[in-house]
Amino acid sequence: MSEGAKNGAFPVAASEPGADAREVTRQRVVEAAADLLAREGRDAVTTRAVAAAAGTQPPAIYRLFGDKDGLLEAVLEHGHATFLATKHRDTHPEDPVEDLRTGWDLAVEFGLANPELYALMYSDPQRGTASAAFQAGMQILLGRIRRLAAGGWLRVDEKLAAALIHATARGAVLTWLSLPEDQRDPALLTTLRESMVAAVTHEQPVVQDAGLADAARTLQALLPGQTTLSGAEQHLLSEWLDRLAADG
Amino acid sequence: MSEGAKNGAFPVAASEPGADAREVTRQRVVEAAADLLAREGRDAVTTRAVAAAAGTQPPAIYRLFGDKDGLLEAVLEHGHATFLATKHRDTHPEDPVEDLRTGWDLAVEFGLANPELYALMYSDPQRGTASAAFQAGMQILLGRIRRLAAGGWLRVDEKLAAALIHATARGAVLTWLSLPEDQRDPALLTTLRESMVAAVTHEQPVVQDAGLADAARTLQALLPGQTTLSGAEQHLLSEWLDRLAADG
DNA sequence: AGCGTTACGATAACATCGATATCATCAATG
DNA sequence: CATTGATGATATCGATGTTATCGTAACGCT
Repeated sequence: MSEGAKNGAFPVAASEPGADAREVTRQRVVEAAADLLAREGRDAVTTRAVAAAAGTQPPAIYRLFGDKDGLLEAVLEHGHATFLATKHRDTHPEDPVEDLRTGWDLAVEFGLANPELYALMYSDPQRGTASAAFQAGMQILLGRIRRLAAGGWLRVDEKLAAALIHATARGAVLTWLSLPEDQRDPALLTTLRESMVAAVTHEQPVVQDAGLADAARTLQALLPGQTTLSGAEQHLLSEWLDRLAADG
Repeated sequence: MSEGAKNGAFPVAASEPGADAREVTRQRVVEAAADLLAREGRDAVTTRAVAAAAGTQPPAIYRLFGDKDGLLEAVLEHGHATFLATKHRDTHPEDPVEDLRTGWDLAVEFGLANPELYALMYSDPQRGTASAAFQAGMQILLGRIRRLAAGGWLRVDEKLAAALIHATARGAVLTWLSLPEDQRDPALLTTLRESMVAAVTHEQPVVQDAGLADAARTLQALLPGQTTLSGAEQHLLSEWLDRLAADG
């Protein structure tokens, strides 16, 4: 889409095969950069390394993308497009609230599957909003919100809803990725998602009333100050309370 | 604190004034870097620019911080410490839920007041978790959560609670900063905060007037329906709960 | 007091990176 | 066929992180 504009800036000499060749190498460079980004991280994506991996030279990157940021944006768009291509989009969901859930899950799943790409999109507060991939995702999101509003489900502004969905997903992905792998609790994602649904829609959250687990947690927190039980007893009790809290 | 360890690695020639001078220039460099970061952005923080602004030379940075990342981490810690110094911390809040709110607001406020610093801490998923400033903030957060648990308010794991609070704050700040100024709706922040509170806490404490004895009694009452512990385990647990309830 | 050690100021240098200049080559057009 | 413009290829420039090197001043030790 921005392709046409770029080529329109200067006359195109080659008619068809030329533009095709250009598009082919462009694709090759983008994929090489994406590969390098996913495999060796952001710092490994240098103009020289990308050029070498794509079998071309550094200046070609500037002829194709104008800038290194241009290359990164192309990589972003490519990653986003290929991810969306693997997912089918339901344009007429019967339950817009459930559609909101799957959309949120999709966005989060994209972040978890492409951490470096996601960091590139959403880490810098300034960048990203202008990127094509960001705008595409935002359009899909706005469509979902519009359907929610049409069904009378929306509890807040459409803009505020978009911001809330975006913020929860962003926080979910970045926090999940920053946790060591053995501390990643899937409940973080589902809880954040349901919080988001409750904040955005009129659907009442399924509130589980206080139970055994909560009581166990409370006692656990109060345990350190206690003097009734011996150290060994307290240790074992602590383990049991953990189990009770976990299975609640 | 890490200062002593560093100097302990090699014999210290200068007794006191030497170490003082070192600390003084260190402080000057950190402040120059922080100033540069806040005023001209992350890219403006180069070793040469920082050295020039601090009235010293690039190699001094490496003698003081070992690395540019070391400098940035020092800047982080400095920013975080000075921010926390302006706020008073209530170690014995009467309402732990309200304390949770103010803590969340504080974290978000820090992010909004120091966007570049915050991006440095929390934008990159990898970094940050090891930083001293991050650990300090996490300790404060865990204290708040512990008090919630002790009051019987906690609806989820302490670890999950920490992750939820962190994720919502992170999403709130980064999303807020990425919005154009005329589209920033304060309701985004309050709604996210209340969502977080609803996800983390009960509307009413599980244990009223939370004392150890009350918590023990509550758990005792809920025990019969449980299937996690074996009969023998439950029997012994029951005895201990009796003792805890009696001695409270 | 004199000596060795250590840290620090200052300059230069090296490797790498983003970005550009330059030139030869090659395909397509009139 | 001559011209034009894009592309492969190499060299280069400015900037940046980092290190080496040197001279000097301060400190502890004999």
